[in-house]
Amino acid sequence: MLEDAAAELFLETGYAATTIDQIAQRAGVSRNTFFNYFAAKSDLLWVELDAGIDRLAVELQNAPADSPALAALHEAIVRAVREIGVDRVPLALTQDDVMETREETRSSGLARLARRSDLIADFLAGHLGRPADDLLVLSAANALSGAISAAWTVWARDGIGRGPLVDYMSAAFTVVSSGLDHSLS
Amino acid sequence: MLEDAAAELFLETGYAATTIDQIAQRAGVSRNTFFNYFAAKSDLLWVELDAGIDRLAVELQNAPADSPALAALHEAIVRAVREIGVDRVPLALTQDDVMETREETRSSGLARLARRSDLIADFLAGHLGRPADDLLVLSAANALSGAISAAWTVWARDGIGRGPLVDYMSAAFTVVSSGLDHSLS
DNA sequence: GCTATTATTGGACTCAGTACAGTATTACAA
DNA sequence: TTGTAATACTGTACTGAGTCCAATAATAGC
Repeated sequence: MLEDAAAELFLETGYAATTIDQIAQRAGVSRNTFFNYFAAKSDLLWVELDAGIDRLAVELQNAPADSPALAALHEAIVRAVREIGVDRVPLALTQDDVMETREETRSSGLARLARRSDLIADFLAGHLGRPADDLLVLSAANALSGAISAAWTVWARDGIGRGPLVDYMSAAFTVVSSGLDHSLS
Repeated sequence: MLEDAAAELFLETGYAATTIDQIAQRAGVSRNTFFNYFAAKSDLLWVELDAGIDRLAVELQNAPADSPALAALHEAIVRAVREIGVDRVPLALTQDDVMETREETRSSGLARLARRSDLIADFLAGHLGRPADDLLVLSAANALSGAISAAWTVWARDGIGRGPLVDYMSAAFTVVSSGLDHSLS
């Protein structure tokens, strides 16, 4: 399995020092097969996060159209991460001290934030009857997406004793969304 | 000048299709000289944004320690972008249709967001007497940083008729910060 | 003029990511 | 079983970003 091989190597020798050749070799496949499954080396760091965003996209599609936008969004987020257990921590967040390369891993993680912001912006725009590139909509979407990032980060850093991700997520979401209510209506 | 050469080439043939060799050649320097001034090709897209963040760092250092955290932060942001004119639009934001490559340029832009979030988180943590990796502090910092990003984005997209950046910035900041007041005190 | 520092350059290298053609494997039909 | 189509995998070759290091040019200070 490519992900397992990569995780081992990243922890052994660090992210930057691990080549795709090494990952493929340890997984017993060719280098090209690696690229059949992952478009970039950094994708390996964010498998769990990407899955969470995929899940969010689905939940947003199924969200009721009549309930208030922020409440529906909160609900969708909770559904999306509810079942993410303690073992599903993104590698890059727990092990970044071991595998060094702060900058590279971080910016690849931020790329995910863009996708999530887009999802939220579209959702809010649809529910509020505003254009998706409206300053208010975009500010709110980016802010909420940032709060979600914070939840992931703190959750991961809290180590073994941490509670379920969904609790962090709800807390972070509420902090930011409570004030948004007035501006968005 | 490297930046000018790059801007020309990006607009002529697109970002991805432009090589560092071409940029250096047009600027009349060697390829290695390029790397003396810019650590990465993508840095060329964000010169203005990076300058704004540098400016913000300075303003946060000089901010009064006694005034309320969010008010002081707002003030620092306003000071940091007050003099940014209509000609200082980041290339990546105005010309992304011309130079294609949405993903690559976007993720390099997001990398800046991380630096700005760190600045804001440190500032808030200091002013609130909380740890910098606190969920509340991090959520607020990420949210505010996201709002600032939204302001840059909409400002850039608004084209020729746009007003000063600082207006966008204040509006975006207020949307997000107004609700944060209660949570952070 | 001499010297120390800094700017620039050349050359060689690693490795991520892409392109494409060729081969194995599987699934499914007759 | 055989044939066939789709899919998974592999080999090879290439581009270009970014790094390293040693050498040379330019410049500032004396």
